[in-house]
Amino acid sequence: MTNIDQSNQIISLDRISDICGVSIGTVSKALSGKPGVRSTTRQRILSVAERYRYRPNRLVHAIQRGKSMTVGLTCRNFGDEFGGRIMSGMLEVLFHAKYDPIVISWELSVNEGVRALRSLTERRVDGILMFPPAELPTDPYLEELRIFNGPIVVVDQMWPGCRYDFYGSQDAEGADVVTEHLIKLGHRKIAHIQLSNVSTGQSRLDGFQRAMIRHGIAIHEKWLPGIEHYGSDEPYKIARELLSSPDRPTAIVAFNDPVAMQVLAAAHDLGLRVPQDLSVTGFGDLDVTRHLRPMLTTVAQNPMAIGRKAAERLLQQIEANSTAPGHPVSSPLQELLPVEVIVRQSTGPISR
Amino acid sequence: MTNIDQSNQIISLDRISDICGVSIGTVSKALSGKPGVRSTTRQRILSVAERYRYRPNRLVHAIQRGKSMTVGLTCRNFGDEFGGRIMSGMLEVLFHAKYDPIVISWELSVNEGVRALRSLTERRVDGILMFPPAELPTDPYLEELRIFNGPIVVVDQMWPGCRYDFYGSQDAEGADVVTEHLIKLGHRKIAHIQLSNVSTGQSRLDGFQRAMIRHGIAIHEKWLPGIEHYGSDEPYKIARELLSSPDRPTAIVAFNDPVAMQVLAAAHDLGLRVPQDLSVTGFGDLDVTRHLRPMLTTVAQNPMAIGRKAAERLLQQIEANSTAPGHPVSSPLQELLPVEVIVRQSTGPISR
DNA sequence: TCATACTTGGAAAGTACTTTCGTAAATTTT
DNA sequence: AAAATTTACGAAAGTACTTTCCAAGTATGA
Repeated sequence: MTNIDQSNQIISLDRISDICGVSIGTVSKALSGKPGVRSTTRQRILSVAERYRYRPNRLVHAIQRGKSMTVGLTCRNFGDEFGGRIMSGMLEVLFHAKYDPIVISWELSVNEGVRALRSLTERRVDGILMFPPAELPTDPYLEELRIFNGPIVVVDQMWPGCRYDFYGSQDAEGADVVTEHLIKLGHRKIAHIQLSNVSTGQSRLDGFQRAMIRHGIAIHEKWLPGIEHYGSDEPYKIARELLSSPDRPTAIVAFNDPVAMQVLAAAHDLGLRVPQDLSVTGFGDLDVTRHLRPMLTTVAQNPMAIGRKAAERLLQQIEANSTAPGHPVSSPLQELLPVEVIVRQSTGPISR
Repeated sequence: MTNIDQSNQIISLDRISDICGVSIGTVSKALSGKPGVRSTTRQRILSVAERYRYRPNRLVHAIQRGKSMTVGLTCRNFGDEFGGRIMSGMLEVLFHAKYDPIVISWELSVNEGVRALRSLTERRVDGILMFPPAELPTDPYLEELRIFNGPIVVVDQMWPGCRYDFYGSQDAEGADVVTEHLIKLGHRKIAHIQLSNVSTGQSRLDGFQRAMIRHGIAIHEKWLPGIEHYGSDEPYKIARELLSSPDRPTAIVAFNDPVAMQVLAAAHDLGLRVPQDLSVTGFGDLDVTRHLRPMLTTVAQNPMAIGRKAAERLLQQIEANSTAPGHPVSSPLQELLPVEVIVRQSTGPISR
């Protein structure tokens, strides 16, 4: 046996053709099941390939076909349950379509982010699934995104002037309905802790205000505090300040479940009982809402479906792009998936 | 201008050489800053490359150098805060070393998992960072892992017979010390909710038992319930059953913070006050521990450092592998990062 | 036995580069 | 102005394949 080099390199067609005494072309045909190879020859090649653990080099396929079967995934942070579910949905669809994700993170400076994105272009990913950062994408970033000329699908968060396909949640409706839920319970002094500078924050604020205005309830500017840095304990401080005032709100609509959790902590620390003294709502319906006491009234989103739909759409676009190149100038699609208010223990009728 | 084809394909060296009227080789040298090109020619090529937004094809580099500058990342699930931090640490190191991660998920059947892993081999990733699943890897999986002959580094969770480099936490020590903390507070009736079938679960159980035995405290089998399916509400049910008994434990050492959170919920639902009636400890020191009321006494791990160290080690191995091929048969490294008990409000002296 | 048809395998081109080597052109020296 | 030296550029090979086309080789029918 001439197995000099079975050390640690993966064997190539070249080596197999040497070992079997046939040409590279024949080995290729044999392994890919193409006709034109005698069955005895094919068997011989197959068994050698098996013995030497041949694995085709997909980088070569990628170059030849002009299609890498990879997609870029720009993801905010990994520890986030909501974002994690979106990614799970994406990965499920990608996997079954035999695409692999190259992941880049937003936990980078602007320059680094641009480099990461450029890397996706240089690796010739067939498309990009974009989970935008809490901050707006910067100009150099958007420019690099334009240079990448494959399809792009954005999820969860938009930015002004974004011309890409988008999948998100009915944030405004969710905030509207959950606010209405509080109003129907008799609440009038309702605060909303919003997330500044992002589209979901703006939409939820809009929905909140819509419900308040519809019911003719005054909106106090001081009861619309905004979180500047997501991921800190700012929500706790904001809630504590809101609730420390003698004229405190009787209900708080929090931007999302993690924020609501910090509101619950602040209420607890101030000796306020939920829901007797204060009603609290979240957004997202994460697992945590069911493990908190009181269990959290919240707006259920469907992050898995967002991820799945976004990935499916991206694959469609890739398909369309490769069969008929040249931009398929259909105007960007925007789908907002329905949400549902889940009433649990953290909201109750107002008590005076 | 002969820009017939600037439609949507990224321009190639070939096209640039056409446009500039020089050979491909010259373009290559000009763009990569190699000598042997007149500065006027270089400028001309550079400006054309800039105008047409040239981006080198890294797939070609990968084939030529036999090094793809990618690593595989097998990750359990994305929504998990602990896992997310490990991944953040990994990504940080990989990014700065100009490696990109191809992520595959464990939320797959056995066959699918093997296919995902095979895909990594076929894409010629230079190494694999492995965050093992809650279940043990199956034989076909381990076999596919062997076929991939680059370096592999495992984090957090081991499996029997694993011969790869490993970075984890001092699970046994953490459980030991936090149990001792409870014992010093006067507790004798201490239960441990363990996670069955995984190495961290076993280590924490070992540590728990070590502390108990050292202090001559009897260990009741019924107070060592195991979670079979991580990610469900099984911990809640287990805690509720433990605490419903007339002869209930006065302290519970939970496998980790999410489990401890469910224990707190069960205690709350049974009218038990924490820490007056029951002390609870977690493991991990996730953000959630600070937002719970009472705040959770826990064992702080350092997942970012685990991720960083694992990635650094992997890159070392890749480097060593490419300079001196043939397995560097050093016996596998195992580093367990220190942990620290963080005492908060969920543990207190026993009250009778 | 010879012509025809079919089967089998090989050579070569193409993918997007890098790198080496050789040669022509430009520049400097005599 | 001719020779020597330096510089600039191109041709070609190599990377690991797929695919097409072509030339043998084999089997079949007259």
